[in-house]
Amino acid sequence: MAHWFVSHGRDEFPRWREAFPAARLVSAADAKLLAMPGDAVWIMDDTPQWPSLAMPLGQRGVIVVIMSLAPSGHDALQALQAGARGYLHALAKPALMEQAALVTQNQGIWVPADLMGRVLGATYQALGGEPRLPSDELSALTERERDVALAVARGKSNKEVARHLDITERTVKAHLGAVFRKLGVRDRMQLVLRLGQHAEVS
Amino acid sequence: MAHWFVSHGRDEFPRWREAFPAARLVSAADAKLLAMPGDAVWIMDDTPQWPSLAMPLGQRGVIVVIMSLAPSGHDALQALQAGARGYLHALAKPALMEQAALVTQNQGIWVPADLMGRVLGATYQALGGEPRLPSDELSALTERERDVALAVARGKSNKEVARHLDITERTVKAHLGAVFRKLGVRDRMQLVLRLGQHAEVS
DNA sequence: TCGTTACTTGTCCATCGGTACAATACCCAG
DNA sequence: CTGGGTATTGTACCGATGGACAAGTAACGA
Repeated sequence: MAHWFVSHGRDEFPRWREAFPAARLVSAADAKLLAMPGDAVWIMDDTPQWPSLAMPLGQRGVIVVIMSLAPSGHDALQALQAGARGYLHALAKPALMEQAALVTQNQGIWVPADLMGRVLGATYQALGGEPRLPSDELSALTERERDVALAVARGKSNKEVARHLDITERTVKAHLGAVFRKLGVRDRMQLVLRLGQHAEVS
Repeated sequence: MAHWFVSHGRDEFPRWREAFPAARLVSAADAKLLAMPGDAVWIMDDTPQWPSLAMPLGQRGVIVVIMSLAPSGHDALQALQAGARGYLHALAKPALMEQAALVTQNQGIWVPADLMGRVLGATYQALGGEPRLPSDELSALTERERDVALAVARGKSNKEVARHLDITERTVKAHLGAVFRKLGVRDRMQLVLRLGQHAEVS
C-alpha cells in the first residue's frame, strides 16, 4: 500500500516523512493518476478545490485523509462528506498519523476527539434529533444541586454562590461535585457550555 | 483490555463469543461498575436507555460500541453523539467485529460505510457551508488572542489550548490576560458567557 | 426501628487559573 | 535605525477549584 501526499504550498512537513518514509509528495493531478484503490492519499487543505480531488479518489476506494493547519468542525464535516476517511492536524505527531492510517485502512473514520463532539452534535441535531434539553439534564439533580448548578452556569464563583444560598463554600463544592458527576462534566466550564442558554433564572 | 457485552434480551450472540472468546456478558449496571478506561463495552440497542449507559462510559474513556439488529443512520448518529465510538450490525461477521474493535481502540470511529455516506450527505446540505465570520467582540483581538479566546470559550483548559496551538501554557496565559483586558472580563467564565454562541469556530 | 436520601460542614491537598515581575525575538512603520 | 506592536517564555505568588476522606442532622419510607 502506497502513501501519497498532496500539498499546494512549498512547505516541508517533516512529520509526514517521519511517519511514512516511503511516501511521495505529488501534485493533485498526479495523485489522481497514481493512487490505486487501497492506497492512502494525504491532502493538505490548502490544495485548491481539495473536495473535488477527494471525492473521485474516495469513490475509487482510495483512502483519503484531509490535513489542516487549522482544523475546524466545519471542514471536518466537509472532508468526510467529500469521501475522506480521516481529518487531522497537519503537524500531528507521527505516532498519531500512523494511528490514523491504521484506523482508516480498516474502514474506520479518524477525526480528532475534540472535533468529534461538535461535528456529531451538529449533525445529529440537523437531522431532527433531540437537542439535549437542559431541563432533562437538570431533572437528574436535586433541588439544591440545581440551585448551585444554575448559579455557577451564570458565572458565579463558589464564594458568591455560597453567599447567595446562605451556605458555606464547602457545601457549594459538595453540591457542585455531585452535579459534575451526574451530568458527566469535569468542571464548571463544561457545565456552563451545557447549561449556557438556561442561565436566565435568578 | 477486557470486552463486555450488554444486552437486554436473552438472545445468544455466538458471533460475539467467536470474535472475543474472553468477553463477558453483563447487565447494564454491572457494565458501569466493571468497565475500566480502555475496556470495550458492546451494547445492544435493545438495552433500555442505552444512550444513558453509553454516555458516562464514553466520558470515562471506555470504548463503547452500539450494536443493532436493524441499523439506521439516525441511530448511528445518536450512538456516536452519546459517546459511542462504533455502531454496527449485531450479526456482523467476527472479522468485521475485530476490525471495528481495532479501529475504535485506536481513537477511530467505526460506522458501516453505506450509513456514513447517506448520513453525512444529508446533513452537510442541511447545515449549509457558512464560514462563520469573526464577531465584533473578536475584532479587537489579535489573531493569536482570538485562537486562545475561542478555544477557552469551548471549555478547553490552558493546558489543552497550549497543546492545541503548540505553545507553552505560560503563553496561553499571556494571550488570555490580554483577552480579559481587551474585552473587559474578569475570568474565563465571563468570557464563555459572552462568546458562548461563537464556540463553533476551530 | 432501620436504611436511604438529601443537605450540611469540616480538613487536607493537588492542581488550575490569573497576575506581577520580568526577558527575547520578529516585523513593520516612521 | 528606532520605537511600537505582536508572539513567545520564564519565575513566583496566591486565590480558586475540585477531589479525598469524614461526619453530623433531618426526613421519609419499608
